[in-house]
Amino acid sequence: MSDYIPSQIEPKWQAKWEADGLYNADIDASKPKHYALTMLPYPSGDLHIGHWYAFTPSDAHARFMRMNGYNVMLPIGFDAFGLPAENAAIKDGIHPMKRTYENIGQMRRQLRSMGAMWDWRREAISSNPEYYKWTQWFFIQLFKHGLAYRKMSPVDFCPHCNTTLAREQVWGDDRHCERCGTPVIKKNLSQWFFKTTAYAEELLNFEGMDWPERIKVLQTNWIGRSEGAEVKFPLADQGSINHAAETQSPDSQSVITVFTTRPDTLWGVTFMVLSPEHPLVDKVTTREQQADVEAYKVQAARQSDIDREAADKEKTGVFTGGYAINPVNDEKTPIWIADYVLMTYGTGAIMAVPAHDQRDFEFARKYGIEVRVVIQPDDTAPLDGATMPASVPASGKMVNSGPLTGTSAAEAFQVAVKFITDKGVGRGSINYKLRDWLISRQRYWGAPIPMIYCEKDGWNPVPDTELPVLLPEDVAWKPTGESPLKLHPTWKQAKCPVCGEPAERETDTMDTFMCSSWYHLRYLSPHYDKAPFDPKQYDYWMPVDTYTGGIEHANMHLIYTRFFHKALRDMGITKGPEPMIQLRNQGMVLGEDNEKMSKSRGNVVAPDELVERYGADAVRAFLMFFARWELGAPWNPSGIDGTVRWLRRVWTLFTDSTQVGSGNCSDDTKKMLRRRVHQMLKRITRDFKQFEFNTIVSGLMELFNEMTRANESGAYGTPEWNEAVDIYLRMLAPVSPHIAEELWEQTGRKYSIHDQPWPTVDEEAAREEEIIIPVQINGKLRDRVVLPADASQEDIKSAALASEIVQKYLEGKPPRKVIVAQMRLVNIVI
RNA sequence: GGGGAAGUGGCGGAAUUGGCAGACGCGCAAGACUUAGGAUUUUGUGCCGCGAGGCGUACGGGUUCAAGUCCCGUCUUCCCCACCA
Repeated sequence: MSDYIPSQIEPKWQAKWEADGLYNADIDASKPKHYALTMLPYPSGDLHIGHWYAFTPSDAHARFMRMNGYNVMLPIGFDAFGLPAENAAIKDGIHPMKRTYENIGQMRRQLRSMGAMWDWRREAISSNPEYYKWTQWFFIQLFKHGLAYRKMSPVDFCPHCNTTLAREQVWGDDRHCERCGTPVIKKNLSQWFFKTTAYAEELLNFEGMDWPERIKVLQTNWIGRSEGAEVKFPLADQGSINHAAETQSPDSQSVITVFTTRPDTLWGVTFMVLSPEHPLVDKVTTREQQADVEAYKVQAARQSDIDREAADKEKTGVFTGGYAINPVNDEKTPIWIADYVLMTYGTGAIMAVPAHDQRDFEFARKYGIEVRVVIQPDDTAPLDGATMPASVPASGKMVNSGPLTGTSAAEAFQVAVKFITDKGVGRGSINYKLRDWLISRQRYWGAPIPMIYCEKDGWNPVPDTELPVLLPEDVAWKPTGESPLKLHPTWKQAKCPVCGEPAERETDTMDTFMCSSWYHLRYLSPHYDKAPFDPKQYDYWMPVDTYTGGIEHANMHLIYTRFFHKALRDMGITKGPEPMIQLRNQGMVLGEDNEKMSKSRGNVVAPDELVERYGADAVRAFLMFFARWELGAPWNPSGIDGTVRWLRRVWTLFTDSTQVGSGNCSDDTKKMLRRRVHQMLKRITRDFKQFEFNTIVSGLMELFNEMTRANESGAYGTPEWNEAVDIYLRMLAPVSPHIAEELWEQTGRKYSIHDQPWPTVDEEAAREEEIIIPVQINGKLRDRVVLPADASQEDIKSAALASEIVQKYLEGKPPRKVIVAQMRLVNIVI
């Protein structure tokens, strides 16, 4: 017998598996396929314990599927473009490419040390030209199909990173940059967008998707569908009230279009509010108000700074001096601007109904604007706009509302929509919170946007034959607010694909979420050069059967990749409604201090040290054991000792026959051993299917304890013992693959355990012969009775009543009621 | 403000459908083996109580023979989003 020394067995088996191509995933029509995908890491340099927490159970589950007869593909790659590499370049002068590929080398080594069943031949790196060639190609496809467009738009801008951010990338109460934490400001730039909103409705449909309910709810709320109406408010000339003519034929320069979810309250409008960035602000602002409006616009653009210093969240705004005409009653309505109205939601303009909307109410009270009641609740005294202390939500009858007066609140919405439609001043409309996806980044380390601008022919895609548009390596890292590519002396010079005259390349690069929207397709054939993927591989492997990753991607990556798939499907490139059938999310491993792990907090746990000290098998098992996977937990460094002890004991029990008084063993012991083995097999099989990894490991520990007891009763060496070892090692194999392989060999079994089928439950062996029925009196446990497993409910009842303890409690009187709950429990009411 | 998740021993966590609360592990205590123990091993370990027994799943109610689990209300923590019209 030898000691269990992980550092000796783990590299040995990793090398052998690699040499044998044990985990190579190739098309095999004779087997059902299983595409297991884990969100690919960003090559930050060092593998984090969080990576292991994500990867290890995903690997174990993939291994479980493999043992269940599936042809499993588990690929790995790197989401290699991104800002950190560029920031490091600005800071340290190290080229992002050099840094990124060095980091990938380091992380590859770390990843290999965990013994996962990745097929490294399928590795894909998004910053490789052979990869981003196709990212660019997809951009062009989206452009050609009308899903990519350019617009000037107020965007969030990070003054530190000198780059725009998607709305989804702005974090926190202080609206700071996701990457660097700097509060963002707004800036107007002309940029590329994808029309994600074109798929908003379809993205709300999760039919046939085995995704956590939580994620579906998060995405549904993020997409944020709401039904309402668009209503046109023509501008009023200064000092003029009657604009009936304009109401009939408004043009976009003289009309404010609002989106409202409450068209029924149109008669209660007493003011309007534009977003400070709204294009009509300058037009409606009077000379007298100009200074105030300009000052407010500046303040709104720096909203984050102000928010930070503001003690309360009181609404602020400024009157523009301008008026619009309420089209339902031709009333002159003052136009304000306020930063609580967002240019990026709805139309960037609202009608305000202070009597029935709390935000509008607070604003009106603060600035002394009229509050006009148009809904009178059935059960209160008549409301008075001048004195009411708060807005009143709708329920009751319309009052003071022209032709709608008297309509019940329930019908008012439909009646109002019909009224404005008939009058030609608006229409019913559906609005989404979801915005189109801002793709442009004024950065170097990303895939160049493959577009060329010509004075004569406008924007045109780079011809497919000239892809990829390579990133130049000789650039300067000046954070000037411009893309480094723009400052390159020659790179941007191009020929117009239409007329051949000198033209200019797009110098922005793409959001890296673009790269990660289709990496699951590149894994299919990472070196294929005729298309983004080999159709033969696609037809066999897609869709992804199991996708694992963090919940933090619910509203970004997981929406983008669904959008991407659907857009490509409509172009005939992909097939089926969704890219990923089953999704499972893991929680987060926090630091010991219960805070998110980060270098700045100094609470990062380095997996390399753990592997060195305890071995990958123990670290893997512990990561599965120490928390419920989908919840995560703070790192608990002492708990790992228990896992190490367990593996060491398994090693000793399975390899050391000297400690055993083998030979004599009762039939009862053997029977009991088989029963426990098959019961546990049943439990662990169920837990694997349900991604409940912590109980898989605790189950293995429990069964080990049973086996230890059986060993003490002399079970070693019996056929039942050998079966137990056989099944035990197979169940251990997905969790701790190295020690399982080693013990498999040492117990004289044939390489490789990872080619073995998952064991089958022997239901007969698992069946209990006796059942122990708890007996409660008035709901309190008082006794237990033991009966044969095939006892009837009547048998259970009489056995319970016969119990001495029960008799004592009954004091000779009959029980009031006896409940026999299936074969589970008896409750006697006295 | 909106949405989501959660609250069980000293700690991480178990508990199939409403049916024995605390599996498994850590830690701790006592013993064994040791020159030694941050090794190994045995036993014990929810709380109160000498005991019979009582009390216990954030808090307060409710439904039920029976509630960690279901219902109503409250509090706390974490996450996501946010003047969303």
